Amino acid sequence: MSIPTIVINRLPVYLRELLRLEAEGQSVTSSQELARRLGMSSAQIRKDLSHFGEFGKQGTGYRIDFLRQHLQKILKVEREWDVALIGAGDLGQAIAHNNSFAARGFRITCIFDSSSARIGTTIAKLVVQSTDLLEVTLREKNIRIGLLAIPAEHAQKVTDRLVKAGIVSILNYAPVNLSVPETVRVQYMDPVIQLQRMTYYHL
Amino acid sequence: MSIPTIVINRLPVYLRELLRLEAEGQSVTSSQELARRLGMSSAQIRKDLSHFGEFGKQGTGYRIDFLRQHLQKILKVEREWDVALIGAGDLGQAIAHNNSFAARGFRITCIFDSSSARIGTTIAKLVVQSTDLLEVTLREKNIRIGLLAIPAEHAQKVTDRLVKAGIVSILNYAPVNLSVPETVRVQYMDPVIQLQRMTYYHL
DNA sequence: TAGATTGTTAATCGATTAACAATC
DNA sequence: TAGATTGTTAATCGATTAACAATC
Repeated sequence: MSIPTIVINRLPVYLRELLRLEAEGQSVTSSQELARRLGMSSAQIRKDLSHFGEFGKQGTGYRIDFLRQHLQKILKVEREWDVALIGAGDLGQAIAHNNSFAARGFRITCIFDSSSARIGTTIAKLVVQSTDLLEVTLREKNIRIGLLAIPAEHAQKVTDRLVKAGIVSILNYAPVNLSVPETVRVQYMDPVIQLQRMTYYHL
Repeated sequence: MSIPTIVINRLPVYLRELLRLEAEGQSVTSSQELARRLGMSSAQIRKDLSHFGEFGKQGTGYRIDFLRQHLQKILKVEREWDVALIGAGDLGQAIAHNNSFAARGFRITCIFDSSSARIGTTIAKLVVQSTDLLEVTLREKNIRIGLLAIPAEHAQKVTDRLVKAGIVSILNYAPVNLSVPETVRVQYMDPVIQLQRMTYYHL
């Protein structure tokens, strides 16, 4: 009935590759070409897309702009999203300065930190706010997405506050598993975990 | 015969949680406790571990230090790894300053950049080298792991050079899919992809 | 002993793939 | 028309789960 998560997880990868093909000036592609470029099977791409409708033409493949637009609608990224950044340390600052977020539709519109040394400073044109203002500001701005860039020790209790403040998607840069209600999604960004997934295969 | 990748991918998450439990002063745990903390089923944890041996005791569970050590051996992270960082821009600098790598066994030992403005500067006690020296330095230091933090446009051609220079694991921060031989592993760090995996579920 | 938890089996569930009719 | 590629089906393959004997 509902679309498997594993399928949803691949859609952004398809979307990114379509944008790349467009940037390269191509206007049509095929499941075969996409599969080759992404290192997967063409059957899987066609199967994944078939969950959402018919986007291609027999014999010719897919119009890139058409498929891209549909994927953006499906993923709800045809719009812009306001996101909150929690943590203004080294990592938080790097995130705030990374213009890839805004370039791809995720606008960092507020930054929070608990250290008085950082509150009131300006990072990427935003004044760092006290975490005391978390709930008020998130509700006021109706923000649903949080980027969590604080030490692991504080991650769970800040997460609980984010959830209470109406956040439903958390991108967690802290190297710790978070407990959230079923209505809330968490994705993890831990580079060391990723490295450890590869060293297993070293001789 | 060989262990499924999906199992290998979960082991670092188990390891991270075991380290956390140790830090909290606990010395014994169970598949149930781990499962609850990680939001998964206890059967899956036991099944995953059973690929590698018998680490627990009926009735009491797992000694944390014992299981942690075994997971570290299995993942080959009981040792330290030297890694190369390619890219000394904002992102590269943030990576270089992130002490979580060294704290968890991945030592960044050289940094490369192609911009003459950055070559020769010092970041996190390392002098930025010209990418011209990539092959020579990696061979000399026998480095197998690369962190790729350069613009998407250059990622594939630098990847090809890394592979030729003997790199077998790449953590790719550039928002682009990489083509590599089967002997080489790539993991991706693209925060926007992660965000797009969550917006689908928003109302 | 009684209670708890492992490691493992078999069943269930879900994902991937190969193949092909439809059709551009 | 001939060639190419889709969307879909059915078969295969793989992963997860429930259940429980073994045993600490």
